[in-house]
Amino acid sequence: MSTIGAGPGTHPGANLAALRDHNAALVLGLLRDAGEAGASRAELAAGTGLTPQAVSKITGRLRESGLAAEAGRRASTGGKPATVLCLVPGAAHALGLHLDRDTLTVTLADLMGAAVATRTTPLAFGAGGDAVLDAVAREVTALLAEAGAPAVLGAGVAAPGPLDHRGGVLHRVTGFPQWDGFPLRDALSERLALPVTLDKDTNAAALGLALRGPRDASSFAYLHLGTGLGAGLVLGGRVHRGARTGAGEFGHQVLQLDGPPCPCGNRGCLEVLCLAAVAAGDTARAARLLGVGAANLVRLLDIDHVLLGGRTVLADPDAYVRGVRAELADATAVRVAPGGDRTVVEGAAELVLAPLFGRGVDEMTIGLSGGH
Amino acid sequence: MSTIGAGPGTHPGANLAALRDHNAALVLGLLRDAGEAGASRAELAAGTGLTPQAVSKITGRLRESGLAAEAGRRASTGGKPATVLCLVPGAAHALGLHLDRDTLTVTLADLMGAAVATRTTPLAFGAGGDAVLDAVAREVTALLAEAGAPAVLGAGVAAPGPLDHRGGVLHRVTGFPQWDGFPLRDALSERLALPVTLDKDTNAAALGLALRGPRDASSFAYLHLGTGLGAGLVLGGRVHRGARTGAGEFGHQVLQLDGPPCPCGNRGCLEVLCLAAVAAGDTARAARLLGVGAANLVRLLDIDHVLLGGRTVLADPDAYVRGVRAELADATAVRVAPGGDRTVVEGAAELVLAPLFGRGVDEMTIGLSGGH
DNA sequence: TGCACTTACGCAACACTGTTGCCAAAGTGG
DNA sequence: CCACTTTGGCAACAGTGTTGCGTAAGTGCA
Repeated sequence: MSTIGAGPGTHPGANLAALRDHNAALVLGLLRDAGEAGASRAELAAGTGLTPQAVSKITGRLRESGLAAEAGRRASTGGKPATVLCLVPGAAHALGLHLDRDTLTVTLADLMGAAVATRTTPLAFGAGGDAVLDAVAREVTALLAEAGAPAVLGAGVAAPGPLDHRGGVLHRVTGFPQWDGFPLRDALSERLALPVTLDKDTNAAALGLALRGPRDASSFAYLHLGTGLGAGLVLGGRVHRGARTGAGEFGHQVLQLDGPPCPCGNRGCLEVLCLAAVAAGDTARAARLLGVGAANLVRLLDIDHVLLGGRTVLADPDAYVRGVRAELADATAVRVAPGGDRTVVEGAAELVLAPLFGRGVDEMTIGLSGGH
Repeated sequence: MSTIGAGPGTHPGANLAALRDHNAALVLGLLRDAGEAGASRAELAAGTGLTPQAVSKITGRLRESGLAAEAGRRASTGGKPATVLCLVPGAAHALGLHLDRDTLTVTLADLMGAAVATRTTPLAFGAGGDAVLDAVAREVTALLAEAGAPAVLGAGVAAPGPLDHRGGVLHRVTGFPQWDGFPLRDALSERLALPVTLDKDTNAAALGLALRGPRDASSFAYLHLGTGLGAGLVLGGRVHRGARTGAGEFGHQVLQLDGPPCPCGNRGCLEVLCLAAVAAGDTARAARLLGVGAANLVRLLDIDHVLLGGRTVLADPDAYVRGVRAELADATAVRVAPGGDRTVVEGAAELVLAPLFGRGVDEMTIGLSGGH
């Protein structure tokens, strides 16, 4: 995110259209967070700080566009009962793609982020661009056919890093050097005839997890232990990607000066130490190492909670949660990330959905001093 | 910043007043960045993305309030010469206070952030609240008298952490447990009869350094090596404080599993290792250790550049810059933070000034999709 | 049953934002 | 002297959220 002021090409000035869209996204976000329970106009007004009248106008526009609808009424609290407004989940859909080293997962999510349909198939990531694009197109076509060909806003793609999420280009994926420089976003966009957003798998997962929680300024880290070790960071409610989408290189922090060499060129990286412990079957040690690294990160960033994911963790979740928790202060919650092996692909769909709710977008900021 | 949505008590909804203030702050920020060279209305329009007419209205309000003024004209480029607009630096002032363990520094900064007057005096931080408040009030009075009693917007206070910048309360400052829980912000605010903002010394320094640079989304870390070792983080153009102002605990990352014990309770913290090297006079090792820790941080957060400061660094800046640079990839710039021993106190004044320019505030965000 | 009260919400008029269309001012260049 | 370019202001405009007030639809109590 973010270009507070002007990153190249952005315009930080705000006009009435930007203001309207911002407030609309805000209301949509509150409706999404409210889920099936919905929210009344009065509640939305309290949540946004806008006047009830403004909310009425905004929800009117949303209802007209089909994104929201009235859904019954609340019990009265002594006056006219509140009219419940709900997001219409089926009003729009988004595709999420998870390109892993050996698997392709494709999901179709509705506006609430709920998976409507999902397909998984083996993937030879090393087979090169055309083969992978073919496989993706085939799976997407099949998935949309299954789901009855709904309208789709776009596709979010989660891929192994490093990559450039702004340019939509892959870099030197470990083990697959042939992908270096491949313009995956544009190639997929042309192939699918849809807008495509590309991001690192860990960032996509973090975004998805951020959207499951309340729309607040919370900070957390998603730690992914699989074939490698990476992190997705959500700081102050936003995914932190860094200038070159390089943030989250969690595995290559040096934990042991002059320790064993790592392919990255350094010595004593968390990743080599941790993967060695995993390979040796010493889960307790791997968990402890993960915990020490997590503690470094938590202290540096003042993070609220830590979510664990990835194949290795999912193989023995309790051991990892216990081990990590032991290294952290009590104030920091440690949990397994909800969603299991779907965490990443569901986050990928959120790459498309989140901007509708004003989340995870490159944004500018507006002060509040002049309010009310 | 940030509360994308609503941190407790904030209102993310944007009304016309918020929009006006945002754009005014934006223009003011561009004028500040332009410095004495100033900027024409057309340049401001290009920088904000607003129409020239909107800029004319906004600058009209700013001129009316005395914050900006016309200052001559540019050479013509083939048409009517542009009228140069400048910030009026003397239109408002802010106090910056740096409470260190043994020194009190007070500065008066103008709107450009330039120090108009500065006083430094020894301070017995352990003498307790009343004594420190007395000393601060005395120095501030003397400073304002020196400067001719200008109008002051408020005071920004930089203090050793940990502390709570939202509540304005100190926590257990290392070596001075008696300060734990002291409501420094409110006490000072009453004593000085001014609005007061409190923040950690490293955060204040980072904010000041962020404002020296362009208003972009750059990320950097300010590493402060003095009696302790801490960091101020600027991520995507904004100071990252964390939920409890606890971010920046850079010194207590574990660099050496099962290394020497640290007062914090862990073993092998960067701080004990580094301070031991400093105490032993081994600057090269201290610098290398600092570099390893910095590299961990840079990789984790994808940071553009690293600025070094603090007494120990300033005693032998070249050695530290060299040592840190050796541990980092070439893409990361390493420099000594400008400002020398004034870095922190000048940043403290920015705690008051930055919000005028829409920087460093707890903000909400507004999307840009509807623009132009 | 009737009435006061509370709560939810919309209509209409309003204040104020940035935008558009147009024009004047003030230079350059032939 | 005239055509052209660039800057920037005035006036009318579209559209935002706000305010004032009226209406709908419940509860609670005599």
